[in-house]
Amino acid sequence: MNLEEAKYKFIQEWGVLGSTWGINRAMAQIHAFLMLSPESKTTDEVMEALKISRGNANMNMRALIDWGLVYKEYKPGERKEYFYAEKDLWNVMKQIAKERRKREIVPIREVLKEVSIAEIENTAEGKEFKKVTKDIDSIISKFDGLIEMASKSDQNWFLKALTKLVK
Amino acid sequence: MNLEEAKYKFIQEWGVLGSTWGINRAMAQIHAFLMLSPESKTTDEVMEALKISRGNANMNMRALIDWGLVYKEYKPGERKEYFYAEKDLWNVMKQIAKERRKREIVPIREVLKEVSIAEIENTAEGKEFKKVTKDIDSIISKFDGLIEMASKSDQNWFLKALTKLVK
DNA sequence: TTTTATTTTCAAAAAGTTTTGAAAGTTTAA
DNA sequence: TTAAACTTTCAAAACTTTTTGAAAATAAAA
Repeated sequence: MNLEEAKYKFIQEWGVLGSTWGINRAMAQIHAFLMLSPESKTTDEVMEALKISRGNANMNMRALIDWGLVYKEYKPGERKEYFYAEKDLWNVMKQIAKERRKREIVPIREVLKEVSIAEIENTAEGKEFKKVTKDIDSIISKFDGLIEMASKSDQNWFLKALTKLVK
Repeated sequence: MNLEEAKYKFIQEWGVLGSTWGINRAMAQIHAFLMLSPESKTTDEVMEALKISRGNANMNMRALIDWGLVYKEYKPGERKEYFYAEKDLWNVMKQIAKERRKREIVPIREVLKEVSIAEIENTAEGKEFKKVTKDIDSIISKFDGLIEMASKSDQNWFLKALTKLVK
């Protein structure tokens, strides 16, 4: 396998992975392509490399910027915009966790909070409802706290601790 | 808000959450409905409660059984099958993590392994490729280890260890 | 055996998501 | 100004996923 083939393989798989992570295929592939590139790239280069339309490239690049996974750069004397990726996977994961927390954890916690103050009858059904939702809230709040803390902690320290724990 | 409204709200939101977790809406709603119920339920009850077709209910219930999130039960003297959910959220999360590990982490790690033995030229491009993929592999393997460990460990132990780690 | 109850399958329809491409908008340079 | 270079938008097309519902398969009862 040479560099081109390896790049292709990685970009494809990152696309598949992304689509199970709330990041659509093109978006993930653009991110992979930019991560692998030592230089920032233009929209045209992205279109050419991934064989996607201008609209697609533009929309997904802006979504990536929104997610904090890609940055824009202007080169002096040039009119085109250049794009480069966040390459530190720790930061990538932190960004994704932050986004997903906002989109997933916050809403379910809101619903859990709302239903926790509902007037629930004291039947078997009502009791089960209270028990299950309370349990879920307790575990979700732990993970929520964990994510918040992890996103504040220093990468090396965290990864070292993780390594120790996992070994 | 009364029990019916609270149940409805929770089921809807669990459906939304599920669909960002590789579990489709109907599947997640069936799971929520069964979690909230103190008694096991038949296919007809699920169809009726969620207003979905028999085929949909059947397919998704079997998918839930595959994922280890729902179990079948036969009642003596009855011909119908009854279904009930795994209610311990820790077990639910472990099961989901296991499934997702198989579907997501294993394939990307395989690709990373393949490209790591590729013959990569010693250009700026080649060096960047090696660096980025190596970094990604290192962090993914740590999380992979974490998931493997979590799925073997007891809830309290794991959450305590993790909490300590992050604090 | 035949009938009835129940579950499973799967092709087609519906719904949802992503992509395209061309037109509109914006910015810079001449 | 006007023209050229570039970016953004968005309706329609392509593609993907989910859902339906009726027919086929299976299992139990009569």
